[in-house]
Amino acid sequence: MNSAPDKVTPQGRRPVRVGVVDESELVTTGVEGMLAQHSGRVAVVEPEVAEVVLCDPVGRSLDIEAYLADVARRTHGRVVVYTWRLDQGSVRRAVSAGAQGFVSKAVPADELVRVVELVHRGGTVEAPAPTLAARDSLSVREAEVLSLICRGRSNLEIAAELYVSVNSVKTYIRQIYHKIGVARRSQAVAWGIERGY
Amino acid sequence: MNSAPDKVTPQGRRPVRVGVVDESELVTTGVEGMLAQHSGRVAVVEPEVAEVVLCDPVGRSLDIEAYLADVARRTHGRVVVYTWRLDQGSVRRAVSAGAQGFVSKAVPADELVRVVELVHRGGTVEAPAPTLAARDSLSVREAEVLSLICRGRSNLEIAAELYVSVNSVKTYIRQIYHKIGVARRSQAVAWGIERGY
DNA sequence: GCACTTTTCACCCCTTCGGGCGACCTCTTC
DNA sequence: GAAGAGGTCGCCCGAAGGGGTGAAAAGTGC
Repeated sequence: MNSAPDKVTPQGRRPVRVGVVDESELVTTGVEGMLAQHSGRVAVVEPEVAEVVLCDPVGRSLDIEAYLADVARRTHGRVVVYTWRLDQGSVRRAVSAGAQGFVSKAVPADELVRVVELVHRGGTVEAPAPTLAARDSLSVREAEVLSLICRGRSNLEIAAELYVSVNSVKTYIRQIYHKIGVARRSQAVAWGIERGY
Repeated sequence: MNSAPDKVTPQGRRPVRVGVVDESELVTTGVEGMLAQHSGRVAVVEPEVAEVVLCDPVGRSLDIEAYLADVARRTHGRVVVYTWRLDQGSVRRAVSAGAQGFVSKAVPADELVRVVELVHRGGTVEAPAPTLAARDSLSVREAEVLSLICRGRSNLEIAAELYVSVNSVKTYIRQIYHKIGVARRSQAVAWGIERGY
């Protein structure tokens, strides 16, 4: 990767060293290209010596917690979850598992740099409130229930998790099916996963 | 994007002009960086003047067929599906909808260039035939049933589609659940989609 | 005030699903 | 021939899911 000596910024600050862990060539190359536009503020280095580490724990054979623990073992930087998935549950798990920040792979370069610098300074970044519900014309509650359905929960489990009656859950499910145009749970799961729930 | 004049290769061939459609800055930057390593063979240009167009129809608000029709309207190049998803069904739909090739976003740069050149020359690239059943220790029939479950079919629908009794379908489902370690359909759908069924 | 949305809940009823048990057949391998 | 794998099927039964109807409370906008 980039092994050029660090430039000192006008304020006498060294660029933040950023590492990308376990990513495809497409993503690694993309991050390098994006951060190159801000080479005075950030520099891409090997993950082992990075101050901020970007990784995507979603969709791996290890579960989120185990993967992040593994990353922490291999690196020393502050961990930022850099993922496509906008699923609130996965993000929450990742942050609970020690990640200091979240940033979507869909953001432009300057937002990525902003998050990196913030995390490097010791701040934490929560995921922006997802707009899945608004995007799909579901209420917040409906989106929440759909997310749980996509994770394989039964109605009773969902009711327990949300502290409501199973009758309420059934009501939400009826509403969800009607809004997204499906007839049964398996269709709802397929639909929901396709759309990031 | 890259608007430098085309270089003529030693064989007198102009690089293939490649366009990226509707992608995030991360992917666009990544592709540019990857293809820059092969600048004598390919060049990234605006999609409207590209000879080969990379696009990802998966997970958009438009369905695969409608999205690809839209891309065809906006561009003139041969269409290559460039996606993370290895789902055989989605790929088949995309190819049926007119895409001339498929390539995973996970591949390295030289494979991407190879596919681009092949499609440019008039060839077509199918996704590699997955051996899902063998990979997951399912029988052929079990994998078939799981695939139908992941597409939201009810047991009765699956029975009709495979010309067997619903009792047979239930038997397969019992076996599938036991083998993949799930307790209910929604978990099986999530599991199956995650693994390309 | 009225209409609409969202959240919550009860209840009725029916369908679908899923665990279990048993059975039979074909093919392959030892 | 025996054992195992895979395919097929029936049946029992309870659990889970899903359509429908109705109700109430809170908040918002006209």
